[in-house]
Amino acid sequence: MEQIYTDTAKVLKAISDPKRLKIVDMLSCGELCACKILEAFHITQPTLSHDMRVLIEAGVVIDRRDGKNIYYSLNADRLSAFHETLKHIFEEKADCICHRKE
Amino acid sequence: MEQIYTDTAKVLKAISDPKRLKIVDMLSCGELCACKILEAFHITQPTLSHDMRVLIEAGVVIDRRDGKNIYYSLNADRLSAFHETLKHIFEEKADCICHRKE
DNA sequence: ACAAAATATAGAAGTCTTTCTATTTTTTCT
DNA sequence: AGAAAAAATAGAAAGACTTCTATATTTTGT
Repeated sequence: MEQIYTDTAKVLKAISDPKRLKIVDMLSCGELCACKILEAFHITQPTLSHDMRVLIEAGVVIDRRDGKNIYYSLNADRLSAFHETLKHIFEEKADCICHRKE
Repeated sequence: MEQIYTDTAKVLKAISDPKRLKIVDMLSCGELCACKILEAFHITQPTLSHDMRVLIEAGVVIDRRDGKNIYYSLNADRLSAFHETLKHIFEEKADCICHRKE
């Protein structure tokens, strides 16, 4: 499968969980530490840790340690590139995949 | 969980498979019948049928029968609304969820 | 160095997803 | 009506995902 689909699908999958999508929304105004995010959900700490890892591995979120706390923030460049890619996939275009013969 | 997250996540999940994302791309220029889409992948007919159902149930794709064939096309309005919602989630905003107290 | 706080890792159980084979349904053409 | 073509449904097996409990790691303050 073409890399654009596998790469984009990986980001889509990461944010396709309602909880993780809400976390992205929470981070859209700025960074938050894990303990603050945890307060907003009825999940255990290891579950959140796993969810944050999924977001980080998809390139959606960046983490940084400050003492005992880990602060998470959106990877704005990556997210905006992803949003553009999605737009391109949704829209009709001159170099559309459906015009190609394989 | 707030409905905007569950609804949006449902669309995200539907297109979070590389194969289904490619199908969306193929449909972005216009409708295609199942048999044409099937040619582009190494999957069986029932597998494609299942994938198209997932896309239809998420509201991403519309189907129409013409004789023996089913033609699929993008639900452009839904997709564009979804794209806007995603933009809103990604962007900083005045009514950000992180400003609220629960 | 030790205790406490915050987070990560390991491992397991249950659920959901993917994709197959076999079969059925829908429609057309003879 | 019967055969053929296209698509849908049923059911099953394998794999991936979610989320828990228990435990380990990292860092700070005493």
